[in-house]
Amino acid sequence: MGRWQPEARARLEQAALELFEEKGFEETTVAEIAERAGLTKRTFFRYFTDKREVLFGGSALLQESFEESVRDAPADAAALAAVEAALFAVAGIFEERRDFAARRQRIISASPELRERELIKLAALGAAVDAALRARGVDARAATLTAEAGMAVFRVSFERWVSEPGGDLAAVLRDSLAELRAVAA
Amino acid sequence: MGRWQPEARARLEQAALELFEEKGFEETTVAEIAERAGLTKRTFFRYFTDKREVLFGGSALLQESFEESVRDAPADAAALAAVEAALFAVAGIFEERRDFAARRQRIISASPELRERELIKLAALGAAVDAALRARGVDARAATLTAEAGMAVFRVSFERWVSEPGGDLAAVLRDSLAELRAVAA
DNA sequence: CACATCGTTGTCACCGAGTGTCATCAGGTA
DNA sequence: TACCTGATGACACTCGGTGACAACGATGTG
Repeated sequence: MGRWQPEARARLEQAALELFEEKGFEETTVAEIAERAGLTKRTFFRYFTDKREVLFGGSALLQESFEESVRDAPADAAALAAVEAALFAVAGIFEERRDFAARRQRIISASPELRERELIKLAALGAAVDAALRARGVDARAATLTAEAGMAVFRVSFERWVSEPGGDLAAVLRDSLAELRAVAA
Repeated sequence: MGRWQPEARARLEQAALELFEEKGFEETTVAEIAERAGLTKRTFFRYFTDKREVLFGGSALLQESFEESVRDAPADAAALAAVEAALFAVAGIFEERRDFAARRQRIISASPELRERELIKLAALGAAVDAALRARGVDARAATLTAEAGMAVFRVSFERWVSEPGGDLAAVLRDSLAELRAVAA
């Protein structure tokens, strides 16, 4: 594709991550990000719909992974079991990039604006899981609630995982799932 | 307080609601809202931190109501039961303003930007419930998960309630709570 | 090699959200 | 009357985001 300077997109993401860590999200200007990447503000907005989106490039992949896992769960698995399988599958992806995930999460947590974007991505994820469950034949209301509960477990577990040095995401997930079952009993 | 024209804030909220319904949120300019209210753009931003916030004036009250209900639930009630009580208490507030709630929700649903703001308000609500549960002596992890699950029930129920003409919010809540318990069993 | 083509980037002008600063003006008070 | 106070207006400015068009580099074709 791009013959000029390859990886323009990656360079922008890298520059943004650095600047957000150095001076914070709100204090960083799109023009600054572009300059550090050797590009212009206009080009930045050709790759990303807005300033926040530069941190959320991976969420499409995450969603696909969730959908695939729910779809391919054993046919006789209950709704929550299918979501559980997806959570563990996705955990692997994060374990491999723990350092990046933690850096990114620190930046997001520090900015209300970025937290808003994160929440809507998670909501989209929940909607996708909801749809995937219905495709498995799960009743509509049960699907929505299972998806929402699954996302709650994901949020809670992810937060604990990034804040606990050396923790195991899969273990935290198991823990939270057990907690959910206990709480709803 | 305001001696000039009373209710400046209320007039701005009213004007915004009308304009958002007439031409949509993104297509409405803050200057237009202010003009319809007989004020200036600058004054708008003295009452609201940003354009979206004009629709979320009630969320502080909602949060207080949640906190109070959780706090005052019977001492021997389980965590989820306390949240349940809060949900029913809050349902009353909405039932009284069903028309306004539905109008407002239509506007929010039509705009991704507003949905982001709504999600972060709900997240704040969840955090408040979490804290209120801990204050009751609920274990930290159980508190977080119970609060998150409670918010999920609230979201799902509220959405069903505004879309079903003539439905009873309390009944929908009862339904969703039962569904949650079934799903986690 | 000359030339047309195509996709990426830069330039420029523009709009609207949001903010800082200072002037203004009504009302209450001494 | 003179003074203070709080709400509003006026103005200039920054920055996120977009539309339109020009420039340029790589490629393909004669």
